[in-house]
Amino acid sequence: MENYCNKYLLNLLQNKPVESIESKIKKSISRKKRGELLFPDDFRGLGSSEAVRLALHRLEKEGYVQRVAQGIYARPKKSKYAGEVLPTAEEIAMAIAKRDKIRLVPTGAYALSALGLSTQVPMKLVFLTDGAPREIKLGKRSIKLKKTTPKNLSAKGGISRLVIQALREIGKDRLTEEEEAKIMALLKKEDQKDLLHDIELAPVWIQKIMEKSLDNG
DNA sequence: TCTCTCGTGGACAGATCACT
DNA sequence: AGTGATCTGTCCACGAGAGA
Repeated sequence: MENYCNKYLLNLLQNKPVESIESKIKKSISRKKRGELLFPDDFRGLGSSEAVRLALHRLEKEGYVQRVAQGIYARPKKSKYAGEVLPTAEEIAMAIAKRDKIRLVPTGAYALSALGLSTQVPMKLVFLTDGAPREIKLGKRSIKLKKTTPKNLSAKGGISRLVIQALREIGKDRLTEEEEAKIMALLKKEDQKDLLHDIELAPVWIQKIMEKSLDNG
């Protein structure tokens, strides 16, 4: 309060209008794209953590932003057909990874759906991470982060990384011909250098499957 | 399991604004 | 000038999650 009063008096002396932290945050948010995720940390420089927190809380009450999870806010995108659209669970997971500087690799049923091997979109997105394991609830859906070894996260290729996790989920000797054909088609699109690098990280039975997609294989 | 940290919401206080 | 409404920020208690 003392700081606030001092600032207030200073502004009066300088004939400047007093700008609240809330309006500063609002301005800052208005400069961001709709659908972008907002973390209280993003506004740390604009005021005390308490003031930032309260400002976001009030902006949520006002309907200017929406809270998607603990400590995560977003300004919904506007869609002609669906009205206001909040970021997807995938986008939220990626934003959390960026904020916490951690790596995430989709795994389990979510890896299958990400590759198009399953049409079912799981309610629970499971990722392997080198950060702290935890579960983030987003309404009906949730994001589960499972701690893993650095080896499982060091795959370079976006597709091959998913393929390894999808094959783990399907299980040895349970891969159908149709699934294998789809995986081969996907791996053909992968960068050959990345693919070679990632094959070495996979279990032997997965290596054998992935090697079939190599040009000389 | 315990402790610490952080996010959340309510209560409250100081200041301005609007109205009489 | 007085008074109540409103705005803005702090304090505090509680709960959930993270780390030891």
